[in-house]
Order: sequence, then structure tokens, then C-alpha cells
Amino acid sequence: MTSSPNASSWLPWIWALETLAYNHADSSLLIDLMKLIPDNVVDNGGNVAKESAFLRILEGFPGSRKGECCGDSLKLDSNAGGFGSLKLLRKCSGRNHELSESEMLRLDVDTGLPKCTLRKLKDMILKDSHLLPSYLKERSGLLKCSDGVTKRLPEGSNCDAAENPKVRDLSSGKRGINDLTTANEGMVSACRELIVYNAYPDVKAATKRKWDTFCTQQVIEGNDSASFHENRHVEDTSGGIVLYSGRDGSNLDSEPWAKSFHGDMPSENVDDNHRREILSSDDIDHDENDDSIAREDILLETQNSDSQDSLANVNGTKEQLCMMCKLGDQLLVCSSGSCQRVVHERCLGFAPTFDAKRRFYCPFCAYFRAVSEYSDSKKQYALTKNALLSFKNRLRNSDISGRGDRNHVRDSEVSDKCTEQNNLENVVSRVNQVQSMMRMREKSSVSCDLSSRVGERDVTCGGNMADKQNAETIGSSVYCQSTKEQVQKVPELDVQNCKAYNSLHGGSKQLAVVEKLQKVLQQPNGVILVTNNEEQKIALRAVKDSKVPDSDKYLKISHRNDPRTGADREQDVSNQPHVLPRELAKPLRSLGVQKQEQHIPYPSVPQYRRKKVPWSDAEEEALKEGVRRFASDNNRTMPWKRILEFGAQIFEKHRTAIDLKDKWRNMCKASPVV
DNA sequence: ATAGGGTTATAA
DNA sequence: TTATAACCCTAT
Repeated sequence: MTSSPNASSWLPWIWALETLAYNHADSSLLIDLMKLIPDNVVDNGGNVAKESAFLRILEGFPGSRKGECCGDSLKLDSNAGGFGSLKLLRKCSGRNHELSESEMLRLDVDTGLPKCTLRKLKDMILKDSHLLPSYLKERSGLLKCSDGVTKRLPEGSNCDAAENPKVRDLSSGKRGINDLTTANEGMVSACRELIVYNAYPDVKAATKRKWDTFCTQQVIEGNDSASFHENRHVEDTSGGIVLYSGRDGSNLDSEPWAKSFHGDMPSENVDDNHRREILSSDDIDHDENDDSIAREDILLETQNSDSQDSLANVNGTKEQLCMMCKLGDQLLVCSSGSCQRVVHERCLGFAPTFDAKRRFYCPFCAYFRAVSEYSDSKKQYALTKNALLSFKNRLRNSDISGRGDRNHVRDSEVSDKCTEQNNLENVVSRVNQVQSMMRMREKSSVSCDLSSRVGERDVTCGGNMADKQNAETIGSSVYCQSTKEQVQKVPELDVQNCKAYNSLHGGSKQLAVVEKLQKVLQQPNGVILVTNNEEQKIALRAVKDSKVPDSDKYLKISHRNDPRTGADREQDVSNQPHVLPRELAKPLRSLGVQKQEQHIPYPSVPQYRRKKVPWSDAEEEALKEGVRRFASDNNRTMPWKRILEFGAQIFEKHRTAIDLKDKWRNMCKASPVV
């Protein structure tokens, strides 16, 4: 259908689309049909039909409700051409919102769609309207029989079979075509006929051959071809397209040629569900464009699957046909477990790629595998990076690194053992962070003084956390006894600490893994309490992701040997220079890394960035006074330490001499007069 | 211990 | 997106 659009020649298509939309045909069918109808067919209701179809598609889109624009949506751009007019949009509620709620309501599918033209026509025929010529009534295939039941008649004026060898049928879809009248069921089949017949020229030819062959066999075998064609209705449209309407529109695959043509497609659309699950997973953190691509792919793929489903042969033939050209022969079979796709190498459009075991994956499965690998790699990258930073920090503070430049790590010094230990401790420290913050969050209404003195650090998002992907949110469903007990006993925390938690929590995707682990660690007595399979998966995944050796043992040891109260833990937190409660560090270090710890003066944790604490007016005044007192014209250096001591009663406890210096610099920058 | 450049979080 | 303040890193 590449000819220039002629409004009248497209009329049957428009009517078909309109009818299908009106009758809740499945989205794939509607999209296929929209794809075929040029956008510039504006006369004769082309755009109206498309709009109706679009709305029907939108209505059936996952998660959408009538009159509500949520999640992903579809956009109909009447200025764009062809199928490109149908686009997936994300964040419909945001900037990309294309249809306002009022617009959606205005276009309410159930109340807004006009009665379709064919329906009107059918009604006119059935009402024996005198407005229609008799030949049109005859050709309609609708006739009021004597018993009052509307019957469909084959082409011609009698009930003999239609002897048109060009007839093919496609089963009506299994889904989404409900409660159709007989005539409309036929229309659905006819439209499928139209789509496939024109979309796949090879199919067109091949099917015709099969049909011809079959008819020939029927004649040779003496079968009554007339009865074979019984109750078929053939209509030749102005476009030279054969429309076929089956009698019941539900199980037309019983035709031998149809079996051969359809092959054996999976009856369950497992893959689609599976992929939607994958797409909705937060584990996949590809960017929005990728996501859009993926979703659009899925949409297209779903359409294809729907078509395949609708083409599925219920008779159980096992022949597999190329998903592109619908022909057999040498096919590449997707190696994914649940994927049934097969495709010709030539139909791929690109050279097929194989994995290390020479397994082929269809483009859809290949893409999702790649996304999965990408996600895993990112997690591994984050962990490794933190391990490196941790090691650098330790190297700087360690006597072992006394030789040479302390600020640079030599590769030769990074033994596998050290890396593993750092990795381990890094995970633990993050677990502690999150756990601590979890308690804060659950006690968000309060205040306490966590600070001890200079050197103590409340942590916020680590400066070494380059990955700014949003972490998964631990939902309010995270309950465990140990946490509740801790919450009851820990000192109350101030709001800023809560801010610190929020900053931490949303600051890094890599924390998601730690959060999962932390969730596991919270279980009392090392028992992993899960409420459902999903929880269990997360817990197992967390342990796996933690890279903690013998994590199973660790989990048990950790909690069984921890008789201390939450208050003690919190105290530990405040006394640890790097906010590393002993609670978790201790059992972890019992995992065979104690030996090394003897050589390391400080616990090895990443250098976390302090939380930001704005200077109060009083502090600024104290600083000004200190500068006035201790500054000397002949000495270009400022005794910040003395100033700090001078204003110790006023400055926040965590302020350092460097902070004073920085603040003074900022004050001078803002107001040189100071 | 300090200076100054660099980084990051956050509000506008 | 940008400006700014708070904080960090490193040379001296």
C-alpha cells in the first residue's frame, strides 16, 4: 500500500478501522491498521477513524484508565506521517504530557466515539431501509431470513460457496475482540486479512500458492469444494483487496492452508509479560531514551506477538515460521528459555550475533540481556570503585604506606586480598550508614546531639559516589523486630540528620544493593524473615550482591552474638570517627580478615562527605570577632585554630579551622567590606 | 596549620 | 541550569 493516497480508495480501510475501534478490537490490530492508512487521508473521516482507534488503544494501554493519563501513553500526532504518528511518551504527567486530563475526558472512549459508519450501514440494511439499493443489501451479506435470524451469505445471491481461490482467512484475535456481532467478527477477520495480506508480500504469494494447491487437491480428491467454501463471504474491495469474513470469526484456522500458513505459535504470551516485568524493574537504569526505545520496541513487539497470537494455530502444528516473513526454511531460533521466536538470518536485517556458546538470541531477547548485563556491570563498577577509594584512604593513613607518595596508589600494592577486604568493609560501612539512617528516618520527629567533637562526622552522600542514579526506596513495608527495638532505644536524632539520610538515600544507585543487604541484616538472629517470594528474592539477591564471602554464616553470627541494645549501637555510631558501629564491623571482621586488621590502624571506610551545616548569624559574628582579634597586618596567615578555640562556645561543634577559613573566604567574597 | 583550588549539595 | 555555600583535597 504505497500508492498515493486516494481518499475514496481508502474508504474501506477507514471504515474497517473505525469499526474495529468501535468494537474494542485489540490494540495490535488497530495499530497495524493505522499503520497502513496514510495520515494524509483526511477526507472521508480518515483522521476521525484514526483518532477513534488511537483512543481505543490508549484505553487498553496497561495501567491506563479511561480519562486518565498515567505512566506511558500514546501520542497521536496528526501532523506526522505514517506509523510515526504513534509514539510512546513517558512521564505523561510531566513535560511530555500531550493530552490533558480534560482532553482525555473530552475524548472519553465510551461516550465520545461516534457510531461507526459500517454499523450505521448495517443497521440501515437490517432495517430494510429504502435508502439503500437492493444490490448493496445483497452484497452486504446480511439478510433477514425467514426465521428472523440475521444470516451471512456468501457472495452471490445464494448460499453456495464462494468460489474465489484468493480467499484466505486469519483467525480473529483471541483477545480484545469481545461481544462482536457476527458481522463485526467478520470485519475483524477481514481486517486481519487486509493487514497481513498487504504487509507481507511474500506471505501473500505463499499463501495464495498454498490455497491454490489445496483447492487443486480438493478437486483431485473429489471433495466438495463448494461445501468447503460454505459460509464464506468474499468481497472484493475497490482497492483490489480481498476481504473475507468467516461465519463465526472465531476458529477459522481449521482450514488446512491456514494451518500451514500460521504455523504453531505459542499460545501464551509469556514473553510479553516477562519483558514488561523487566522494563518496570528499577534494576534497569538505562537512560530515558533507552527506556523509550525499549518500550516502543515492546509495543511493536507486542503487536507482532499479538498478530502471531491471532495467527496461532489451535490445532497444534509444530512448524515454526519466521517472525518476519512468516515462512519456514532455515531459521535462527532464539535461545531464551521462554522465547519462541524464530527468524531467517536474511530477515534480521543485520548480521546475527551469537554468545560465547554460539547461541542466538532474537533482537528482543538480545537487548534485554544486554540491559541486564549493563546493570550488573554498573553495580560491580560501583563496588570496585568504592573498594579502590577505601584502599587509597587506608593507604594514606597507614604506616605501611609510609614509603613514597601517600597520595597515590601503586597497582602493585593492591593485592587481591586487600581488595576483597576493602570491598567487604565498604559494603559493611554502607550497610551501617543505611541502617543508621533507617533508624533516623523512623524517628524523624526528634533531635539529639550525635556529634562528639572535632573529627566526628555525620555523613551525607559520599563524595566518592559518582553514580547519581536514584536508589531504590525501601518502602514502609520494611519491618523487622530488631529494627523496631532499636528505634525504641536509640537517642532521638535531629532533622538535619534526617536530611542527611535523605541525601544519602537518594544519592546513589549503588546503595540500593547495600540497602537490600541491610534489609537482610536487620533480621533478628540472622534469620532472614521474608513475607513473600519477592522479599526472599531481594534478600537472596542482596546477599549475593554484597560480595561478602560466606555471607550466610556472617548473617547468623552477626545477630546471634549481638546482645547489645539499640542505644548502645547508636552510641557506638556517634563515637566512631567514621560512623562505623562496631555492631556490624565486628562480626564481619571475624570472617578471616582479622589478621590484616592488626596491621591497619584505622577502619577502612570511604571518606564520606560531611553534611552541610549553614552558618548561623551568631557563628558569623563570632568569626568576625575572632578575625578582628587575631588578624595582624604583618602576618598574612590567619590563626584559624586560635579563632576556633576563641569561639568554641558559639561555633557548631563540628566546625574546623579549615571551615572557619573557608567561611571567612566566602564572607569576604560576598561582602569585601567584611 | 594554612592557603587556595576543586567538588558537591542545594536553592533559586 | 546556574549560583552559591559548605565541604574536601593537597601543596606548602
